[in-house]
Order: sequence, then structure tokens, then C-alpha cells
Amino acid sequence: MKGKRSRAHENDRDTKLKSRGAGAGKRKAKAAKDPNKPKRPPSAFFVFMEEFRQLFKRENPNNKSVAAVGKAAGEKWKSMSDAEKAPYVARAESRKNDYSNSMKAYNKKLAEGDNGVEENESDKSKSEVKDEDEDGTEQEDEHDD
DNA sequence: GACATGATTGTTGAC
DNA sequence: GTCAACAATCATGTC
Repeated sequence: MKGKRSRAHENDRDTKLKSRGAGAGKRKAKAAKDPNKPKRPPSAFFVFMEEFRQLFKRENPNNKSVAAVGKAAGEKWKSMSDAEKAPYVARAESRKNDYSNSMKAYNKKLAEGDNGVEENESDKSKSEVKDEDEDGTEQEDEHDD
């Protein structure tokens, strides 16, 4: 569980400095190396967090600490069964598929750019492969299981 | 005003 | 195979 995190926690602040600075969330960073690079897909836990945050806010409207939400979500996540996690995992997989497509397009752009083709950093490639499926209702399309 | 921080797990990419 | 980085969130604090 926290194994990896623990290592990171050794230089937690330093890591976060880099992490946040690299472009986490809205901070967006001044120093985003690859602004065109597709963001990582949310893991099943993060998909769960999206809903959990709303629920947590409703039950704890006075809570303003995102850390508390994260901690509560983590405990809740651990208490959940695989069956309960299943829908979140399915959605996460769907996101992964989109991410894979986005990465292919991104890598392709890199290859083209490497050839001297300067694309005006239009995210068309991503837009093409990624149809902005925010609702994630069609995840079963890819999710064959 | 703008950015870093707090916590969480999972996943990916890089080495 | 292992490890580090990053993904979202947002009030608050610091500079």
C-alpha cells in the first residue's frame, strides 16, 4: 500500500514540489514539459473518489480539507469489496483505453515533429481519438471483460 | 495574485 | 523488476 508512497514520502515535499509543479491538476505548472501530452487516466480509486468527494461534501459540508476526503476515501476504498469496486474499475479501464489512443496520437505527433514537422500544437489528434466521453457511459464498448 | 500544501490509491512510464 | 511521478480536489497559507 503505502510502500511506494513511503519512499516518496521521504522526500514528500520535494516530490510534491515536482509533482505539483510538473502540472498536477489546475496548478498546471509553469513548467509543464509536455503540455500536449495526454494526462494520465484516473485509476479506479480516482474514479471512485470523484463520486466519493460529492458524497463526502454532502455529509461533511463543513469539511474543507481535501486531505480528509482523501483519507476517508482511502479507508472506504479498502473496506469495499471487489464487486463494489467493479464499476469503478470498468470505468477506469475505459479511461485507459482512451489514454492509450491519446498516447498513440501523441507519440505519433512526436515522431512527426521529430522529422521536422512542426505541428501547431493543435490537439486535434487527441480530439480525434478522444471523443470527450466524460460521462463514461460507453465504457462497456471497450470493456469486454 | 499566484502557487504550494494537505491525503489518498492506482497506474503508468522510465530505467 | 523496481521505483518515481502523476492523476483530482480545493480551502488555506505563504510569499
